[in-house]
Amino acid sequence: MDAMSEHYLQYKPVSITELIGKKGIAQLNMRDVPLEKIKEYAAEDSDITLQLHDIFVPKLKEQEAVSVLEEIEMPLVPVLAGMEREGVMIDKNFLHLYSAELDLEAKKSEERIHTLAGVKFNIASPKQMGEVLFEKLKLDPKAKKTKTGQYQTGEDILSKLAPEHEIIKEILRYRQISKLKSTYVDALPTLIHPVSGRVHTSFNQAVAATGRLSSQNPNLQNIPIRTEMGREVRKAFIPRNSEFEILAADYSQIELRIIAALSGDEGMIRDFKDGHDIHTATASKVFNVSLDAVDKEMRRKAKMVNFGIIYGISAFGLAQRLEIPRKEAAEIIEAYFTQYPNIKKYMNDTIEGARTHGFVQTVKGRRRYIRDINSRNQTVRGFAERNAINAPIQGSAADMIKIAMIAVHEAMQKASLKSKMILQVHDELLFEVHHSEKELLKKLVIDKMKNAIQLAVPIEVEVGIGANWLEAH
DNA sequence: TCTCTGCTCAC
DNA sequence: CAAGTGAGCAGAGAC
Repeated sequence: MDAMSEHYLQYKPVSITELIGKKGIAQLNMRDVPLEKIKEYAAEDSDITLQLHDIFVPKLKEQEAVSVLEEIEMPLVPVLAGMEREGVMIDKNFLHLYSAELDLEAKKSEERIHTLAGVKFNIASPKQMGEVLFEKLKLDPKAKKTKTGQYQTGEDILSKLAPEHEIIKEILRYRQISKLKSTYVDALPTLIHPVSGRVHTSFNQAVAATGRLSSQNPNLQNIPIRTEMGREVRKAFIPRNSEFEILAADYSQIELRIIAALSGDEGMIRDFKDGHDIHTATASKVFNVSLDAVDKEMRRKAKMVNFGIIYGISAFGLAQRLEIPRKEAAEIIEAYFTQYPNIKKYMNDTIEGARTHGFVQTVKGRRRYIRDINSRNQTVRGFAERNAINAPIQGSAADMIKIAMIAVHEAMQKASLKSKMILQVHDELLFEVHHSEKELLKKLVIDKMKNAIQLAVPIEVEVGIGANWLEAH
């Protein structure tokens, strides 16, 4: 950052109350506050230090918990502050052109929907949408309602009705277009800082219950990638000038690797050590066929089960997502646990631990307190149990990337690189890389990400470089 | 103007 | 009852 731009972001004067606040440090927009101020306040006032501890770890006594604050969260503050201040360059012209394109598509789509429905209505209103689909067109006599008495018209519901009427596909397409336009294509350019010319997000360090970061105003952790139309938005994330490119580094299957390591399941650890595609390896085991004999459908099902395991699975939930009978889903889950017995044991042990201690923890001792784990209400207890299973996995992944970020930042400073770390998206780090530093930074990032935490499974990191965020993948 | 709801985007 | 963690948008209704 040059001498003039050093001052471009206004420092907002903050009182101690404002700084810490009732909601904790999460409300702090770090790009507006010099780090020295935060440190000053914390050092001066033991009460503040205590509050900081309270924010990050509910109980101070335990050794491991304190280290999460001292060894991860506090060192991470200047790293995040730097990323927020740096911001990211957005191609405004590109988004304006794309907006006009989407606008045209939306208008055409709107007209088709009104014609197909035989009535004009507000497509963006779920209430009106439900009435048109289920009362006028009578697409589903057994249509489900929400707790407020409206018809459900979510994507999963509508997808199943697609064969019933041509209008469904068009509605989903319309929804996609308007989501892209309102949330990303039109919103991002308005958030460009007038002086820096870049978009500055805020990373919340103490919002997510698992230890993940969150990003707001704008949220740069949910930029579309899944669909072709959405993916276009990523082309607007560009380097500052022609001397730089975008470098993206992703952990591969980090949460599954972590559950393999935490559970000590030898079969799954072996799958990762052998370097096979994990979902194919799982399909091979669950459906009892050779790796070569795994077809697309088998892999798709295995992938769903692997995700389900991380989230705390039920036969009902899997059946619904795979659109298969519940019995078949139950059989797949049973086969899974037979093949990976220690995963099952790990899940039971984790829930048992939560019942005994009232919390679960990550590899670095980050805790999540599970209040409802002994509830007599089955639904409430079920949620608590899924939280208990998921938190150590998601949280350990958060520990790992946070530690990597601190190490990468330190190494980049030591080497006085021109390149900058600009975003974190849970299992991915994004950089603006100078042409002269491409190979150096690539090696550095892979090294620090792979070696952040030693586990019993190999950790893989994929790196790409390109002219924008999309091309960097 | 504020708050809640439903929906949809990401990992 | 029924898959974890977030954020933002438009509609709808309360104030």
